[in-house]
Amino acid sequence: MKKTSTSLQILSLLENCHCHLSAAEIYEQLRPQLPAVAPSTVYRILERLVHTGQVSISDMGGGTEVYEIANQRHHHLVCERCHTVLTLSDAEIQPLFESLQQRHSFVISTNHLVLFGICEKCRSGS
Amino acid sequence: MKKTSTSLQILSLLENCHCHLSAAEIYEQLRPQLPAVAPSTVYRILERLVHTGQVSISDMGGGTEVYEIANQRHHHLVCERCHTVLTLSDAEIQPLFESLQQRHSFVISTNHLVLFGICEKCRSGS
DNA sequence: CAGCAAATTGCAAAGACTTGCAAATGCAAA
DNA sequence: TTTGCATTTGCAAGTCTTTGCAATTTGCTG
Ligand SMILES: [Zn+2]
Ligand SMILES: [Zn+2]
Ligand SMILES: [Zn+2]
Ligand SMILES: [Zn+2]
Repeated sequence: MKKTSTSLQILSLLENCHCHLSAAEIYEQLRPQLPAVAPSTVYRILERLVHTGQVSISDMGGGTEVYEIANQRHHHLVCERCHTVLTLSDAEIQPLFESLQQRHSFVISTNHLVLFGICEKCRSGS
Repeated sequence: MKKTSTSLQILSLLENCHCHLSAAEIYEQLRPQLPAVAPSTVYRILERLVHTGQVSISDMGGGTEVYEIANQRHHHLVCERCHTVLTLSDAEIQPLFESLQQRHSFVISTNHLVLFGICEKCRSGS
């Protein structure tokens, strides 16, 4: 993968933000510095970063995929009603992945699991 | 939810097929019987069936979401290289879900988990 | 510091859904 | 069966993302 200024800026944007951003949000945050960048370029760079494992892509229920820097494995529980996001340490998921990998001779690459459901507050409140 | 002939046919299509179909595939299989149906109607019916839990929606890596009748909980491992799909019984996943639910007071609704990775054949072969 | 092949980009067109709205339909009460 | 309302549908327009392709840029070689 070639290092172009656009891809470096996208990576640094994601590194500093440490949050889940959609392609459109990344595109918007990029415009001030790189006014001439095309949306398709942003989509393609993100696709490449995902493919090389530097960035995770996930559907967090927001209607569009979000991207996050992949330097610390973690996972989430997302409430379908209030959209609260709980973060799970990798330790909570890793044992299952290990056992699946051994049982099925399969190497799992999913690095940012998102599970949906209803949180405690929504269950009791409503 | 009203019972319209289109929604009944989509449901029966998914029940008989027992496989993962994209919205476009469903639309195509529907046309012979319902030539006048609009694509947007198919998308909206599928959205409703997913919302009521009768159908699962998942990204299986094929570039577009696929739908499946949700009458038997199960999950999958999908090879990112050869696109082989392994099926996991719910029993392999349920214990993790239980423990997450208790630990985080969260009721998980995800009913068709898809994990990506590399299968044994691709790992040894290539 | 050229010269090159391969990777990357911008643009415009295509593709894949989504949405607003008026008309049609399903359902149940009268 | 008839009536009336809420749900559902078709259509067309809109949004978001992908793709083909020629032009540009990058990393390497000499
Ligand atoms: Zn995350
Ligand atoms: Zn909630
Ligand atoms: Zn399945
Ligand atoms: Zn494989």
